[in-house]
Amino acid sequence: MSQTVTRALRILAQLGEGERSLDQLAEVLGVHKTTVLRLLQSLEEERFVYRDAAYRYHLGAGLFALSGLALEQRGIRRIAAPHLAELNAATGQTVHLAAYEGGEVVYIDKFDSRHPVRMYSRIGLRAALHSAAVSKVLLADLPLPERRRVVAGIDFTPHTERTLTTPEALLAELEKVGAQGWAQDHAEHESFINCVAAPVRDASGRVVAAASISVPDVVLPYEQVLDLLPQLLATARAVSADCGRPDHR
Amino acid sequence: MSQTVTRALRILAQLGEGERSLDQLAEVLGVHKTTVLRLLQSLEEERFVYRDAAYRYHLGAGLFALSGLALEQRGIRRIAAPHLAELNAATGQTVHLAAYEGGEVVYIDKFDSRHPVRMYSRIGLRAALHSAAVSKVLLADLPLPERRRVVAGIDFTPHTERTLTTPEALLAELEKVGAQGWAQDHAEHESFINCVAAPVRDASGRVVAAASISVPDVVLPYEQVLDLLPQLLATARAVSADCGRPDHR
DNA sequence: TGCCATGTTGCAGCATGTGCAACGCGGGTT
DNA sequence: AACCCGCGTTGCACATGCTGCAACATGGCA
Repeated sequence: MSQTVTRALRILAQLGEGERSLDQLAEVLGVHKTTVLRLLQSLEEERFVYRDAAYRYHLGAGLFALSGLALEQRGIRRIAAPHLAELNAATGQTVHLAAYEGGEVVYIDKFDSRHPVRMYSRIGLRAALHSAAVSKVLLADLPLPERRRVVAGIDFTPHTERTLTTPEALLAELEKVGAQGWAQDHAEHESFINCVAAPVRDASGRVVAAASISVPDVVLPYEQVLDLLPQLLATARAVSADCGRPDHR
Repeated sequence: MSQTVTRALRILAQLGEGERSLDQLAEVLGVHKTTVLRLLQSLEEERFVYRDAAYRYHLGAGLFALSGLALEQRGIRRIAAPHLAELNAATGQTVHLAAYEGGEVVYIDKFDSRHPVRMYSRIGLRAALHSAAVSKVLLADLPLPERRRVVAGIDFTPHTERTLTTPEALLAELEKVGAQGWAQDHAEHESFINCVAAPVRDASGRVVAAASISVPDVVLPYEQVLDLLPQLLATARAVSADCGRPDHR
């Protein structure tokens, strides 16, 4: 493990919270400012950071460019986008796309319910493994050994009074989700939000992503969110078809 | 300058072109695979990369998350988004938002003309300093010494037969742009694309960003692109107003 | 004009990154 | 089924290059 790289990434994390001066960064990292300066010079050269006229460091455009490339590489994202946009337009609700990646579930796209303003806010963030509907869909498809391993590693912090709090309860829920072909989050993560999620499968039948609809209960009560399920399943099926999945059920 | 960090960033750049194995990365970087492994371990810890079940490395979600933070930090982006979306909807054309950053001009947002599919492709990329309309707008507002310095450093590669190819020609053009309050790119970067751009100013009157409309001439001939100018200027003025600029012309 | 805060440079010491070689492991082949 | 081969991982010794110090620029402010 590289101390130097770790420090450089900590710098980026700091800048993610706002602009910083050289001295500020040196203090936070607990190293000499000379050290920080040289790390920053390397980061600046690749445009991961830049500094303004006032010598304040900011995250730079190289980061955006790389992130854009990374998102484009997720073929599923491009394939799913038109279908998710349609679902978003038809229901007016927030639509997410999530993928399983190295023991975590990560949001890789979002279509907000409101104006055409694009929200990057949640893309890249982790979904809670024991409460998010997308997580249930993705975990349910893992081979049993890995599923057990991942579940065993979960921190079952309760977010609401409905949050599942034991590995056993989650494993049972995952069985059910796998069997019925969709998942819900009935106020398990946020007390005022309900979600439904459905799997996207590739030609081999493996689940490669999960699509979900999230609705605050002030907009629609729980039962009416379930009414959106057919549209969600149709969307997920359409995306799966575009991924080469044969159209059986 | 840190060799280690530079290598780590080169790894990320490689992964930006597609998934890579450990050996592939070692060969490209010209270092021992042990070295690459440890850099990757640090990157993986911060979720900048992850590796799939086949031990292939990919860019990871930590990158998306950081990029999202970085874009949100550009307050101008959030302020401009609704106005640009409106312009995009009204004209049906591609709309860009660009900012000046450390001697470069970078696209920080894009609203594509076509389907609701979102294109990240150009966000984060550099605009050509001597041909893009947004560059002209942003450079025109720089203090003269810095403007001269930046212009002197430009590589005047001609992209089309209309590209400006000398510092003198560009400086003259920038004077004109500054005076008239908008810029055009009349097939100077791509022979079949015309653009117009307008400045966004903050309360102090400094140009903080540039908005532009780009149109392939198969969609609209040059003259009709100029017809879009009033709408563009109105949009830029509205964004400026939201940035606190007093509403004088 | 002089002071203070902040970024930059030269240098010596040694921590840390590096490459080598040996090992483990899984997939494909005969 | 046994073997081999390719690829990722580990332990270790060496020296590279990272680190922190101290002295030096620079620019803003009183």
